[in-house]
Amino acid sequence: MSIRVAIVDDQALVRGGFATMLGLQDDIEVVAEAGDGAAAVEIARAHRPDVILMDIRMPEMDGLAATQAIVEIADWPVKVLILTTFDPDEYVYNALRAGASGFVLKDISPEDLVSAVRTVADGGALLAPSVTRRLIGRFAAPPSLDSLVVSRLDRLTSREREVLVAVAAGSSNNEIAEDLFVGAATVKSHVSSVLTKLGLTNRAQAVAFAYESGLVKPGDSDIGF
Amino acid sequence: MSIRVAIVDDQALVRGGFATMLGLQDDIEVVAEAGDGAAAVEIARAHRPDVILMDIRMPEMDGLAATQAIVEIADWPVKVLILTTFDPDEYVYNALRAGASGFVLKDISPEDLVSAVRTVADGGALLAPSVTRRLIGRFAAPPSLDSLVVSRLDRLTSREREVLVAVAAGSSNNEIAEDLFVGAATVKSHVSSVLTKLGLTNRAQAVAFAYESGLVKPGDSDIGF
DNA sequence: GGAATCTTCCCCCAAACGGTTGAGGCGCGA
DNA sequence: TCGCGCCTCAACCGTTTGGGGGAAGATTCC
Repeated sequence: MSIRVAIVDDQALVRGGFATMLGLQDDIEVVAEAGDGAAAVEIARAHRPDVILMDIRMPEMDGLAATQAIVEIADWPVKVLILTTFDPDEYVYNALRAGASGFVLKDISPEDLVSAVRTVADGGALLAPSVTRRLIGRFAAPPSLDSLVVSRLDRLTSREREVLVAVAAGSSNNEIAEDLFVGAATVKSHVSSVLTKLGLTNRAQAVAFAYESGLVKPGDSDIGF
Repeated sequence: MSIRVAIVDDQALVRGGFATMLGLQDDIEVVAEAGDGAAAVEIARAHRPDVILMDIRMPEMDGLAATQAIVEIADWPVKVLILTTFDPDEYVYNALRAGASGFVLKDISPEDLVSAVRTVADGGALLAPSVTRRLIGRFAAPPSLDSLVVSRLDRLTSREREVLVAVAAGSSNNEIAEDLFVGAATVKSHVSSVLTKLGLTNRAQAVAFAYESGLVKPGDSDIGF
């Protein structure tokens, strides 16, 4: 079962080059091509390819919008591999948010491109090294705004940190008391300690501190909202 | 100028395999090996390699701690490439936070490993496809828990959103009143509206909501903490 | 055997918060 | 022109919070 690929790029020459290159592989079959985003959505719907090589800069509808549209309408496991010349941050982040499985630059070697297609078809994701680097940077940065914050978190006892996460979840003192199986007075004294030790004045600041410090992160909230 | 590589793994056989494999490359030179984390820090200091292949599971000091230690003491541009058999989330995230430039699995092909070494030596970063996928997932998720949340934010008037960010910064009603040049009663009524419209019960939840929804993000806090 | 720390709880009290109702002014679209 | 929603306030009231003490039991460390 070969990998069925669609190629989307506004330059016919580029499409042809990729198509030829990929077509030489035994396990890859180029089933469709499109020259703009709107056409991309059409051929995606019509041919249901496994992988779509998508340029970003295109007339009509750009690659990001097309990616989002395709991912939304897709009722089959399609993977979009963004293939572009530039890699500014906005492109990358928007592409990943739109649902792309990969982001590689056009200066990639033919072998690597083929391997990238196989990787995303296989359910993996793949980014250009420079992109990966920045993504890691963004990911690794938040959790600690440099020991300035973390050192203050360290001053808290484990119980106090526990209370702080509960506070950060928006619980009242009474709710926290029930959750932790202690009296309300206990929670009050813990909260007081937390505020004092962290140099804060109210629990709203405590919530903000919990997020800013990385003690709790957006997404791992217990509250559903 | 060849790439100077150090290999850290507690199994001598594995070290030998990698060393031989990498040594065959014209542009790669294996300059040191270590069998545990503590030794890794030593050889890093002594040999100042460009790239360190680092296993995670090791006696004495694990690869994550060693990575962190090396990155901290390093006064030369060293890149740590984590090379492990497993890829649970904790490993990955801790590794990236510790300062690793890459995270690949031991089932990687020899050619890909060599290419990975070259990539990180060149300043890029590289992750195993499965790892990249999860990282993208975590990255793409936060910005908006998809319309469920954003739609509720839309219900707020612009003034109410303005008040909400102030609340999220930990300001009291009086402080917000001063900042926005309105009366305290006005702020109260705005806060009330916000809580009602968002279905929240107290301002701590409002702060959490602001972060969870992406209205405010860790880092763009006005408060220095 | 202390000393220190953490956890658990109590009291009191002033301040802040959250909810409600109501009201005046303003702009915008029907 | 007449609503309608938004922003602006006000007063009232009950609840929650935050800060000030203090104290008992458990643990760890010296």
